[in-house]
Amino acid sequence: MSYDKALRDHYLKGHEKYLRHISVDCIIFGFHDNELKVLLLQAKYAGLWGLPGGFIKKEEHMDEAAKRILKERTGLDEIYMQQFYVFSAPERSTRKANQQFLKTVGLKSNESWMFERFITVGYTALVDFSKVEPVADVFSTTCEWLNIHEIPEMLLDHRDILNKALEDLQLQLNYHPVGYNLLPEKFTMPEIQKLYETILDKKLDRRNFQRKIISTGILKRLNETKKGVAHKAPWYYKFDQRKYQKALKGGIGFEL
Amino acid sequence: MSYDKALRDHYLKGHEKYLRHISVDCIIFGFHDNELKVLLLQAKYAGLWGLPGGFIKKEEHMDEAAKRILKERTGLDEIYMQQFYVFSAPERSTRKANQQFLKTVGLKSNESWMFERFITVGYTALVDFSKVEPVADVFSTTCEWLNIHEIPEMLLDHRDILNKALEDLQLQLNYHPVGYNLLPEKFTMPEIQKLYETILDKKLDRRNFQRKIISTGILKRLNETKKGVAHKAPWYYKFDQRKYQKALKGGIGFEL
DNA sequence: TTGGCAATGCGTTACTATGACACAATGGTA
DNA sequence: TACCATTGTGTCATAGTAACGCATTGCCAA
Repeated sequence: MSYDKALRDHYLKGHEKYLRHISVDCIIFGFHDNELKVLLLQAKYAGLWGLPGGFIKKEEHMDEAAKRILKERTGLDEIYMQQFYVFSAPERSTRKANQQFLKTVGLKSNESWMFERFITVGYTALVDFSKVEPVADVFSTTCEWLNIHEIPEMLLDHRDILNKALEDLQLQLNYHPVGYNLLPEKFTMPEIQKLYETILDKKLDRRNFQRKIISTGILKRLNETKKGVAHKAPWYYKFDQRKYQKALKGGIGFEL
Repeated sequence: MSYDKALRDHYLKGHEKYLRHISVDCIIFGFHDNELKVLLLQAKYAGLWGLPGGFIKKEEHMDEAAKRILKERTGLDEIYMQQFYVFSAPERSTRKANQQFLKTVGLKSNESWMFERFITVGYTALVDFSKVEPVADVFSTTCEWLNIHEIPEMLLDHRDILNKALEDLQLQLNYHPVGYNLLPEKFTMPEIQKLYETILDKKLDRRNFQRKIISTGILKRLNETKKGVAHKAPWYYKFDQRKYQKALKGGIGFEL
């Protein structure tokens, strides 16, 4: 089946497979070069950037849909995701972004479920940057990591969704441990501190940070220091899986 | 139009007016006789209790739908509501509860959008018990306040939804002021304390509670004490609207 | 009329958490 | 080999919290 045929099929018959009016958008965060990144897609024709999203199959749990979408774009599996907000303004799914498709695929706007109104549920995921192999979807030319502070114009209300996700992530930081998926297996204290500073977008005191993160008990110090660095070599740490998972569920008081 | 005709119409043609597959359920909390109450409906035929819910009109914001539903059941307007979670298990909307309708209204299950799968968004509202005049909807026999600790068997997954709403409310308590809609205009310190104790389901120290709630600045002490009570008369307080609203947006640190 | 009493208002103390900062240890580099 | 940026550990003042004491109030019973 040719590319355009597949796309046309999706526009004309997708509603036989998916629920109408509901979509899922994923905000996939990663950490690299001391910067917080988001995985975005560049839309064909319009050229604007958008969040990786998709639809819910007729007999599929919404959480599963989110995980499926994550896997399709990143190859990753078994990642902790959570919904954070529903975006439901009736004017949010403007037809504008779809105009180019109309011409290309040769459809009228009243022929396809894709031009109906959509309410979307936002999901966040924190993933290991190095393990992701970005794959674009049929609506997009590329799938790339973008620096959270250098996001160009985005589709529809995706910018609002992203902002809300960031707020949510910053709040989460006080209650849930963060880092297991964002950091490599072994990491140093300055590295995890930089992660927290990047997410919260503010400087933290080195010594107070160490005291607090240690006191949560989710870290184990390895008997190994980082090699080949100038100045004093920092210890390597890794997460204590048992306590990390416990803290994920029970929560940790952790105000920064 | 007769009652059954209207109902039949809703089942057969409701999808022309509302979005398919999406519903909204409201968890409406009130406070009375030192007890936390929830407004529930008793379903016809099945007899089970359910949350006040409804659907989203094709060009309506979901928040507006929730407010409309609240108003229809309580008569109240301008109430602060917020979404807290989306319930999306494919098996959640069982057809079982609708079986009785089938017989009564004379429909086959494949004839109506109402028998399709629904994903529902939960909204919470805190309202003034004394100002509510419960009105049942077309699917229900009565609409009543039920004590949060004495809830009988509920429809579908409504029990799970209610539990999640309670958890959410308890968390909210630490960040947002609560009480403006739940308490009468004038109230005493023991009364607002009892409210907090009821929601959190635990005893709080009288003196520490007073110190903290005062320190938030959201209360104004009136120059008036409660009359006709045995023992020492407590002062009346009311909320400082300006600071209350500010705390609603900005949040207050308030761990109990 | 008056003293008891239960509830409220106000205060104290010990402890813990937090923010700000000092100083010693380390190990590559000039 | 001395330097020095960076890390590891510790200190201190302060704020916030939990636990509890005591005086005050005002109805009620004797």
